[in-house]
Amino acid sequence: MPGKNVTINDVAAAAGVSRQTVTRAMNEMADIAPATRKRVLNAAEQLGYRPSRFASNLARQKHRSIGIVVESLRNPYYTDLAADIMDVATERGWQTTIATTTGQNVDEVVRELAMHVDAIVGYLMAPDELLQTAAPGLPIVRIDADPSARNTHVIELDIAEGMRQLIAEARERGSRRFAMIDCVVLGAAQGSTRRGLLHEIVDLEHVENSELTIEDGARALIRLREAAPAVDTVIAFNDLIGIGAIVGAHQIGLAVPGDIRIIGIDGLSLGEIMNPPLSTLAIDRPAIARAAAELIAADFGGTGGGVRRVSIAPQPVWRNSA
Amino acid sequence: MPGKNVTINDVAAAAGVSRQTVTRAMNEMADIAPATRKRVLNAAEQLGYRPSRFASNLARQKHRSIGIVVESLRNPYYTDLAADIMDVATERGWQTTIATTTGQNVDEVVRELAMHVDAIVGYLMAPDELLQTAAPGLPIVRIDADPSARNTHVIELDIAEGMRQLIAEARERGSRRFAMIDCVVLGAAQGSTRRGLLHEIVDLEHVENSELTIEDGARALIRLREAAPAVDTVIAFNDLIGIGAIVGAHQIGLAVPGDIRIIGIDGLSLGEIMNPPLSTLAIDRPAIARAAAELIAADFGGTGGGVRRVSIAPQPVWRNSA
DNA sequence: TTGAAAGCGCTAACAC
DNA sequence: GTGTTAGCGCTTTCAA
Repeated sequence: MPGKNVTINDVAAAAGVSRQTVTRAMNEMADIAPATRKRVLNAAEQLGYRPSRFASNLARQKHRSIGIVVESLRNPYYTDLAADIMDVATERGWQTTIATTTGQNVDEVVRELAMHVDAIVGYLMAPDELLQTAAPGLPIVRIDADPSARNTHVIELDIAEGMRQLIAEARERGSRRFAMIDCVVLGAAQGSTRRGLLHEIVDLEHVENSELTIEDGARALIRLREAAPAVDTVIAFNDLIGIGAIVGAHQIGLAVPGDIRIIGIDGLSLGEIMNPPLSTLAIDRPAIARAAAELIAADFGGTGGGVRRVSIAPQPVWRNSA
Repeated sequence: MPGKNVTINDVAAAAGVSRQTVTRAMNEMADIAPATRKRVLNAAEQLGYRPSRFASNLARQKHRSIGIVVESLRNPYYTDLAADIMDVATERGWQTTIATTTGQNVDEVVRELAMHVDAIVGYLMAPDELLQTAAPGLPIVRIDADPSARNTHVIELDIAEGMRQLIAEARERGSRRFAMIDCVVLGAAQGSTRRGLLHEIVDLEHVENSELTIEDGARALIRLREAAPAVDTVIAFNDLIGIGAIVGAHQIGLAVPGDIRIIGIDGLSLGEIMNPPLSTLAIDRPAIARAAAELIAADFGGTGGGVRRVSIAPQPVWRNSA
């Protein structure tokens, strides 16, 4: 393993050829004699040569790479989403980089990511201008963000509309008295946006708070049951907490949905492995991924013409927990 | 190269300054008059200028970015692992790119990834030389791969040793008659490596096969129970299938661990949300991540000195399913 | 505080 | 087949 900084020139010199010939050998191009090729490759290996990706990309002038920003890869919603976005990106021949924001400033993550990608998509909870400064000129698609943004595309999730449907259908299925297990993720003093929306749609008899873990979801349901025993249907902030709620219900001997109905939000595939499987307001992640890809593709192609807004409405998925 | 092709020269011209001054403004460097700075920034915004990351990285001559290769982001084992690797990478100031291999040739994925990163770590099931060709000179760390590799680092998972412990402890806890739900992921005709190892350690009375899903794990357990009703302990190929097995056991009215004990392999946090929580042979992912980071750091620093091999032994984790 | 010159390492186009 | 010539777009001296 010889020293660092071996360049194409060193290889060319060692093999007694021109740089161009080295390029041809390394990139498996045509128009090169097998013998020359072999000699070059040998020299390259001898010297421990590694092409600079920056130089080569710079000269090549073509690359498409997008960055996905999520809070954490330990949250199945985000990994599901990342996987869906990767799928569409791969289809289009784009490389993807994933960055997580846990414990970091969103704008710093974006600034760093901007050095490596040609567009960014993800959950970016930061002021619009800040993002613009962190990644000047970079196409940015924000999911579930303030739709009034003027510098970034936004994919709105019309949770309100989905919730209206959810509650209506829940009523048809027999739900009468509702409560919520909320999760205050972003330090909103009063409660989450989802809680606010629910409040407008249905009379919540009780609201319990939970951390974003299965375990705490279970504890929250137990507290909730003590505080409001007459409630027959619990809406969880998301599926993770909903799954926790099912676990919690079982812990205190409640039948689901017999004694208590539980509904999540997100539509994680994870919910399907529960017993009973978790009913949920499912967010259409593949649709998000497709929309993001189209917005970015338009910017890549120069067809963009300013920021756009797309709205995607979640759909109730009735499994067996409600 | 998204959008147009506004370069630093265009901005310099528009602002009536030199390129270097543009650099100073864009990179928030010192030695620039506030007024000049503002003028440059304005021009840049007007033109929609975005610095080329390749040119800047090329000129800057410093960058640290690693690629993580896993089969899929829909498999919680891989996302857990990716998250652990990202954590150590972020600590060291390395950018990370994730690539998945589902439906693609590993060597092509590596070749593409090599254009974007300075080192690669992951599950790379491809011949050693092929990888070397795909990413000449790039530090590569392979997890759970053939330890005889001569061109890549290998982090061995000493599953055999872990399994010996697992079986010994299971016996102490009352297990007597063993079976396995295997998963043939890589087209091995006879069965998986894990199955082979188990065979050497314990007398398997039956082996059932499953796809890599919860649902099929459940079906497999039901088939297994019909074929070998006397078996008291089932080892699953991994936790995902183990979770499925618990679901399947419940479906046919079996108590776990009363009627049948179920043990997974991997140590996914996911196993904890089951009822009963899944006992498992846990793979120490943070240890893998740390080892990988050290191997790569050594190569980055030139302290490498040839490929190395590290061995990490899984540990039984007894929860409640066995 | 600013600018001019000199690369960074590679590849495309065109000669030979 | 192979080499030569020109950049790719940016940053880093170092001089002004």
